[in-house]
Amino acid sequence: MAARKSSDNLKEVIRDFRRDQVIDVARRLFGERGTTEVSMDEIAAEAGVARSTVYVYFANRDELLRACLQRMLNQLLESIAVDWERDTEPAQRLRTLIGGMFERLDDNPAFFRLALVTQEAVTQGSAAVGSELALIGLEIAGMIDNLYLEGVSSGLFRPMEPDRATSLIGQQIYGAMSVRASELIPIPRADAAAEVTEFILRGLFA
Amino acid sequence: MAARKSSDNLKEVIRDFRRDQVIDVARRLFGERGTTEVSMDEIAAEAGVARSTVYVYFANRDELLRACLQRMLNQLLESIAVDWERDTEPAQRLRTLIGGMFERLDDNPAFFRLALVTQEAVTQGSAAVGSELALIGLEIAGMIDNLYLEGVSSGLFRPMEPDRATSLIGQQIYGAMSVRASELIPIPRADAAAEVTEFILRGLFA
DNA sequence: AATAAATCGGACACACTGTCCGAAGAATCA
DNA sequence: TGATTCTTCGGACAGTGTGTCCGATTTATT
Repeated sequence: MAARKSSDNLKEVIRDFRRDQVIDVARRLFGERGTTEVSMDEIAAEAGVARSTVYVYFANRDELLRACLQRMLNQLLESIAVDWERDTEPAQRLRTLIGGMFERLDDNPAFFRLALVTQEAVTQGSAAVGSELALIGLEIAGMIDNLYLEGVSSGLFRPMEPDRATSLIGQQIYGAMSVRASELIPIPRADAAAEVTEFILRGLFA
Repeated sequence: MAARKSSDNLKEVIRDFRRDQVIDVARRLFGERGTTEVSMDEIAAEAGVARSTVYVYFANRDELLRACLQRMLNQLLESIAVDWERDTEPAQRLRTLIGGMFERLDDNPAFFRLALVTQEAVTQGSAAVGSELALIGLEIAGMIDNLYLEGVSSGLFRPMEPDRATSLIGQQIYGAMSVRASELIPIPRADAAAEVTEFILRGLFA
């Protein structure tokens, strides 16, 4: 039984590995040329598998795209989680949150841009995702909500309707990411993050 | 000669009329079901013309989409221009600018969402559009720039690098539009506009 | 009525999607 | 080792959409 189980696990690992392999290729190609301009043939060829094999892993094109975006979001959340736990002061948390997102964005702007652009199509598939701050993801909306409330209770931020405050902060971040993603030569990350953060903080301070 | 000219003009009018007819149908369908989910057949049928006729007016699918977006942007600019000329005080200008954009957005959220989402794909075709604030369009970026500079010279706004100030304002507006466009039941327009405006103003005040 | 232009409708080649299946290969088990 | 099971391969397939083309038909102009 133990052998059987480990065998199954190994298979799952291999399966996941290949899956990720395809996802990585797809993500790159989608980012380079846009979702509609890349055929399943190309993705399969570039990933070194048969086209029919891709369909073993992903039911269809949409699901592959969904997987690409899901993967990106996960990486984003992972990379932010560390800094998030380290800082507890609200203003600093906002700073590192924005810095972390920019960092991730700079890592793969092409696909990030695509993600921002494609969000609609993807979220309409999964009913769990609300419309507000759909892109940035509910987790990040939660983080923003959290840091805002802390800021209010410590007297740093002025009190507002929490949902609205979260929305305003998220809007600014969303906009900043969108703009940065489509800039050919974005300004230095640290500067951009500081600038956006200070602007938001001005809007929040008591 | 005069007759010939008027004849040509009439033809142009008819041509433009039919063109717009197709654009309106396409815009509706694209908005309802997304760009990739609507065939040229459907658009032609719905517009009451033959498919081959559509190809007389638009070289291909992309160009039709481009025309749809162009039309929307034009309508947006037109609807804003009036208010813009009426107000001269910077804070008030910002208010009416944002209000005007929200108004236009509420008018056809589905396609507006699509426009926000599709912007990338479209602007990459026309080299004239810069990366910064690509969506909102250079004209609107110019308006923002203008009102910011006026605000600074009247001592209302604190001095910053004008490009950065414009970018920050634009980002917030862009984000607010994106979020509003994807909300099922957006909060009342006046409230939303006021809220966003105040938030931005707080970031700008001296 | 004659002429010119726009539209129609359908045929065409081409490309891509998603499905299917038998053959070949690799890993696992007895 | 040989038998079994799982995965991948490669190609065939129907279905759908795109963009092009052209002769026939309608509509406007003179």
